[in-house]
Amino acid sequence: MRDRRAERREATKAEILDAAWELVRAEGLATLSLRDLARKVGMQAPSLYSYFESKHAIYDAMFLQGNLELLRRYEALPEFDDPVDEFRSNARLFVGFTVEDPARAQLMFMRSIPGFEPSAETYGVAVRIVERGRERFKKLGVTKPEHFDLWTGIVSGLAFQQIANEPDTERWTRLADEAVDMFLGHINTKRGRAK
Amino acid sequence: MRDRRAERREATKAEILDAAWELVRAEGLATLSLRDLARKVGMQAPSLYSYFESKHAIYDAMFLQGNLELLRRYEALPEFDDPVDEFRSNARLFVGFTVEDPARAQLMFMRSIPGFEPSAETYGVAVRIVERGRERFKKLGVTKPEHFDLWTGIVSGLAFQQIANEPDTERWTRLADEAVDMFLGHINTKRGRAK
DNA sequence: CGTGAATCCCTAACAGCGTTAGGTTCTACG
DNA sequence: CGTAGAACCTAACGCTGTTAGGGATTCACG
Repeated sequence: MRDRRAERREATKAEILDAAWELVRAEGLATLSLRDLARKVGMQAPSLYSYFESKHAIYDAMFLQGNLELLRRYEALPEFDDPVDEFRSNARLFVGFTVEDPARAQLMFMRSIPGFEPSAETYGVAVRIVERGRERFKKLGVTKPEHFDLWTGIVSGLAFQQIANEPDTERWTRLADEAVDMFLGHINTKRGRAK
Repeated sequence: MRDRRAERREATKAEILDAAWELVRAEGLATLSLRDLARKVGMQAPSLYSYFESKHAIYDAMFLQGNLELLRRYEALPEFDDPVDEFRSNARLFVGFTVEDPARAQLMFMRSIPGFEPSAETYGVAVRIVERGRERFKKLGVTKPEHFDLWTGIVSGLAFQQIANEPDTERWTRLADEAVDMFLGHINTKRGRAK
């Protein structure tokens, strides 16, 4: 039989998280206050503690949601005949994910909440995302680990640069595509020389 | 005649900022509290307000110091015969600057203090640093503005990646050098094709 | 030298924060 | 219908940045 209580509880948790995302998107990540959040869902601040054990736990749940969403998108990427297309779509996916919600990116990729450390579960998903990328890279023939670091550095660098200034989609896609060309050009040259 | 009062005042301001840097390096950027800071210089918290009009003003002064230091280092770079060396030393300078004091980098390059906006003066120095880079780029034959953005994206991306993990100097210098090779290879290829 | 002004630093306090303690109201099941 | 427990409340604690206002020290000047 359905546990209606548990269902309602989960629904309320989801409602709190939705409200938190809204506030965070509107007012900024670190500006989020439990009293504001509680008011938005029609509660008093301490009542939130029956759903989350702390403010950090809320951030953690949001972090987890963000990671799951990002992983989902990576896994939803179509298969490409040309590896160049795969690199391109990967880069665009990440920069797009960052630009479309800078507060989320700040939570997930910059360590901008003072004492916050993600839980093991949340961290696990983040690791899975990176591992997935590493594996795809291997299958595409990029085997040196430094090249993966170079890649993540470039892509995240472009992403953060975009949210630092006012991001312009047409502009950053062009930049991202050029970065991909640059990167692939580089590793192909090295392969060429190695032969 | 010397204005002893003004001198003492400036000395105290400097002392406060030094203490702030120490606390920030030890405990983190956002963890800095005025009461802790005041205690470290032997005052009560409200007394700080006769030297800085707010906590943000302290961050701003630190931001300014950081920018002046970075500009100073850029200007202290020796002239190189080979442009490759100039790119290399530029990249190493920035990543090194970031890695040696992550809290400072967080203050200067990531927007991690909630309501903080740099003053016009502070912002001006930051702009001068970027402009200086742009000019050097032009003189070295890199004229397309997108290529400058690509460059700053790559370099800052690598820098932030390093402070996110535990930075290893030997490792990041290698990565930075390879990134420079990649970047120069890319723009040279494009120039070659264009001819 | 004495005096007025300016500077320096203090205590007390306010509103907001995350959080804890403890109590009340509602709800769903035996 | 009675009762266990979930859901939510109010009050309060210690922290934060910040303001108000007062006492002590220091300096320049008549």
